[in-house]
Amino acid sequence: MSVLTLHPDQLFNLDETLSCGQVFRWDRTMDGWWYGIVGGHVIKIRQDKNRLTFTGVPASFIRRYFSLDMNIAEILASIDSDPFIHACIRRHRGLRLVRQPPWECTVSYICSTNSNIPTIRRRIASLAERYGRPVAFEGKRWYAFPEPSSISCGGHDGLTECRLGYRQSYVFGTSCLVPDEKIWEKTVRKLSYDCAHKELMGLHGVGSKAADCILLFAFQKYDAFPVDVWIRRIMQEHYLPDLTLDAPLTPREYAMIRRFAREHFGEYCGWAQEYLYAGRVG
DNA sequence: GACCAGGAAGAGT
DNA sequence: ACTCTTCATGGT
Repeated sequence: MSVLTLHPDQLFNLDETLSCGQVFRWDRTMDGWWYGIVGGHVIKIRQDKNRLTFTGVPASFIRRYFSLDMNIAEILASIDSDPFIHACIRRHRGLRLVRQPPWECTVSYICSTNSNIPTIRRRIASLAERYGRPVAFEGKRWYAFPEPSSISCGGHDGLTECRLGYRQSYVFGTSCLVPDEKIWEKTVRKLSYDCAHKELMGLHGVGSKAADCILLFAFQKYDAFPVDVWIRRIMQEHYLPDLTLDAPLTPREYAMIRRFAREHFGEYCGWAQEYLYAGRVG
């Protein structure tokens, strides 16, 4: 077991961070331990006030994955633009955006469309179990998230048992478009927000919202502001009363909401989005 | 059984 | 560039 002691003003809440809906492969036990698998490493971690106790990866990995190197007091101050977001920040203080592996994140959000979090989690777990490399940890078998070639080499029909529904062909098609996940990641990382967004939209099953999630959670484009049905409702209720909720979200409405969020919350509006989402009811 | 879920693609206009 | 329809699955 390793221990990492947080600085007194180093704001971090492990529970908020892992249960807010940004990640799909972490589980909490009754006695407060979190288990997850990231980049092929099984991680076991818990937080007791300022003390993080963990095993599976070095401290440098933990620091990077949980963005502990970022001064979130400054970020929270910058997005704290009104009473509502202020209340969200206070309620979920210490929530940090993590740095997800981009390929896994991409497939996760392809699998997320028109779905809910428990179902998404089951799909990702199913993909890993079917195609991922097994990893032994505490006498149990875990599965790394598979590379694109591992998914595509089984053929389109190999995916059927993962029960992705109509997303099956999207996952297969996108896996074929990304021969090497490391090269792909490097390419996207060099791009500006706009270019990266267009690039991601070129993948099967990745639209505007999924692209924004991938940019925010995996590429640290903190000005991305994903708009899903929850965020749309929250924005209508608290910021944009003229929005209508009865019709499907159009590309124009999406762009308008995103533009408003950037102006209102600033360059870290993606962090604001996650604090708003964390406070959703339902 | 209707309705909803961290939407997107394709066809038609 | 817009609108409408369809898409497969699981939960409530």
